Amino acid sequence: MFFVEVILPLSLVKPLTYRISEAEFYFIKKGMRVAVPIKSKIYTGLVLDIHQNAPNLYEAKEIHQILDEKPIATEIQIKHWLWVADYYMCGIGDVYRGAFPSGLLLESETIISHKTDISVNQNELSDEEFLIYEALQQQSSLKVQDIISILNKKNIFPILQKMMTKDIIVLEEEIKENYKPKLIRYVKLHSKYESDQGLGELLEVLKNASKQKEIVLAYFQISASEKKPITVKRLVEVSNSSSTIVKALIEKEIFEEYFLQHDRVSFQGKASEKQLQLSEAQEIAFTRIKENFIEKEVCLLHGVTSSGKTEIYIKLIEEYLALGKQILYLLPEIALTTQLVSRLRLHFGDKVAVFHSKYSNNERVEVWKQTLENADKAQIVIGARSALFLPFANLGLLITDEEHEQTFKQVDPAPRYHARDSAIVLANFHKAKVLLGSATPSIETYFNTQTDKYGLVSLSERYNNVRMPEIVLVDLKDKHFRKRMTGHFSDLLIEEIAEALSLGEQVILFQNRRGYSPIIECMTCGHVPHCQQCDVSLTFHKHKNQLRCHYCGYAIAKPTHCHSCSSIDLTTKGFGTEQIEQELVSLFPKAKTGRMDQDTTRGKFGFEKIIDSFKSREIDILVGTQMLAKGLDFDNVSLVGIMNADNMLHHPDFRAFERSFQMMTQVAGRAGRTEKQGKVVIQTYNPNHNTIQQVTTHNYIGMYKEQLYDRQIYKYPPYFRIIKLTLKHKDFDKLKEGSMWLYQVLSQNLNMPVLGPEEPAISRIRNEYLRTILIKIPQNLPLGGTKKTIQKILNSFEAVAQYRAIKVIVNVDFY
DNA sequence: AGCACGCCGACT
DNA sequence: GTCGGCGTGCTC
Repeated sequence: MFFVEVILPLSLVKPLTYRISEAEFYFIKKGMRVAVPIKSKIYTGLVLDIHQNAPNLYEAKEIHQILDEKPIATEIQIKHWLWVADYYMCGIGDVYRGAFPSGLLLESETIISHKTDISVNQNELSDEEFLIYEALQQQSSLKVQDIISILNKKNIFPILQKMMTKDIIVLEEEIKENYKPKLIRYVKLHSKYESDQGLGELLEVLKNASKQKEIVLAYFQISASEKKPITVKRLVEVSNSSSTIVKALIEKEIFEEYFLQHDRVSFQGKASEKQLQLSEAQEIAFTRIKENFIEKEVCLLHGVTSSGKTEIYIKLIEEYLALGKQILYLLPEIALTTQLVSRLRLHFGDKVAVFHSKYSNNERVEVWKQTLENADKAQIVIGARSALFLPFANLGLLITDEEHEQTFKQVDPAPRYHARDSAIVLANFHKAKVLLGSATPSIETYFNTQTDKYGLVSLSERYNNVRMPEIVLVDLKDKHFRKRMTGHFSDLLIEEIAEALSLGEQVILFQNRRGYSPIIECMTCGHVPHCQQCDVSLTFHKHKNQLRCHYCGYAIAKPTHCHSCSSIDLTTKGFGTEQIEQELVSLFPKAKTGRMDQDTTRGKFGFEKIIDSFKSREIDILVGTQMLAKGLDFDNVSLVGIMNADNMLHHPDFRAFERSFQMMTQVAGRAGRTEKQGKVVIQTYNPNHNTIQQVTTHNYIGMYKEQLYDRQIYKYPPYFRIIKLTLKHKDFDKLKEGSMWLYQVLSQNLNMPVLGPEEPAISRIRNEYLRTILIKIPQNLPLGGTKKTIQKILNSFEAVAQYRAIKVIVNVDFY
């Protein structure tokens, strides 16, 4: 008896066991895909293990078929997935689902066909059965979707079941490969015209077909000059003709068509020969990183904004390429890849591959395969966090740029992994090195450098000796008191903008309202419209004249009067980017403004469009949210305005100060890219706040020390590891009871702080109430053991019938 | 994730 | 009285 352990793209904690034949046993290898039946459906699973131990609790089903000739996932990769599942306390299936491009998952489809040799008494059929029967007379087979539309109802399985017992129809599962290689159509001259004599004949044939003759002549013209296979597309372009005429020529057997497989992801253009010249400071940093790598696995490059970290990365990549190693370059945001890719392409040509979720299935499959084969095209992979799960054959270096960004931590769905931390583990498996880069490192990472776990290399001067921007604080309380405000702009900020504009320089205004506009409030009774399903107020979106819920997408038209007291005296409170932009129009009617937030950057190239028009100076003032804080390079920005620094500071989160510092420092870093010193205006009600002072004086170390002190006192990372449990249920009382039960069992069994159960600030989302429990694991206690205990307690929680319905989400190292 | 099973409200 | 809604549980 022979068996395989198979992981499936389902939220299962364990792999499932299937039976295989002896021949299959000797053929199958770990990392191959197999099609397996599961409850009469067929799924694509990945072979995790091969063995001969028969399960004794059930009889293993047989696999349907083997889908690969050779493994499509590597052993190191699977080992890494298992680590992620274990560390972040989720099922291996969750990791598999998140990691595997869906283009490699085969889908099975239920096909309904009728039994031919059976005579059916039509009078015995119900109306619905008759409709299906009739449809099957026309077509030999139907899909589930077809029947749903024929009967115009959703649940069709009971009817199919009846018809199966009556022996009228049979169901089959058909599997189909999702990935389709991209084929490009080429033409060549038919072989019978290849000789000189044939050529004469050809021209004779086309004597009366001038359009076709033009194409043939264009064909000769291209083939003479380019000596390459000729695509139909190119031929149509050059001859200024249409593909219909080409088709006619193919039918006449003058041309022959053929297809070649093309990579979807390919870059034109060659690597420039130009050598990259590092500045003296960069050169020193570069050498020090290499020194650190002799002893340490991980090194942090702490370089202030605009210090030229990318050049150092490029130099390092060059060295690892020369060693024949693959390089993974992680970025926090997909939007940033375009800029970086074009930069890296200049140096490395088409050795650069890109992988992220906005890529189509087919494109992702191609990058996957290239990485696995260690193809030339995938020597350098740039991607967002999910690129971490690719089948690297020979990884030598991982770069995590903007290491402090919280987007590296996946929140939903599972696996809730941190890409920076998982990258370090992956590097370990590959015996590769990790370079973390940031102008504002996370407290955790900097702490690791101070305890000698990671190496540290600092770059404290900006490239080309550009000076750090000058930061000016504006006290909003004072300005309001002295009536020096116009809308949300202080007199100083207005002056500075006016000056920058008069010099032809560009301005960035930062408002951290996550792209959302203000709330609506009734002036008479103070009523604020709330979402019916979630515990949040609705936000006003002017461009659609709607009130929308940020959490569930619920939207209503903007009310004309208060729902509570019918007053028509409604006002907007709070402010977002949209309102700032509108105020700018009246303050600077001549300036062209642009807005960058979730609303304007939707769509595949939305982000690029805005960046490009700002770069080409079509926009004078760019208003945006935190998107602006992520490593964008502009060379004509002399002024950055932070509209309100306070709402960031007052987040109920232990990382609020760290994040505010990072955000403000990063935004400020967009100023003063040229020879001129840039200026940053920060408007705040708390100009004396420590964090704001630290931003003003570019005092990262001061911020680090202060925050570290707080973290120790209040028991937070890096001194304590945090696991957050979120409990969800529609029934408020049941949830309250269940979370109390869980809290008590946890705190009795764990010798460490357990906090909660707490009602979060937003206590209801999509009609489900929420409660959170926080577990703080001190450094001296074993992490793995604690997690096992927690898992056991969660299992017994589920064993209590009345609490089973409460969903528990586990978030390890929650951010 | 699906998909089957099982328990309560809206209609013939 | 049934049809069909969704909540619950399981998949080798």
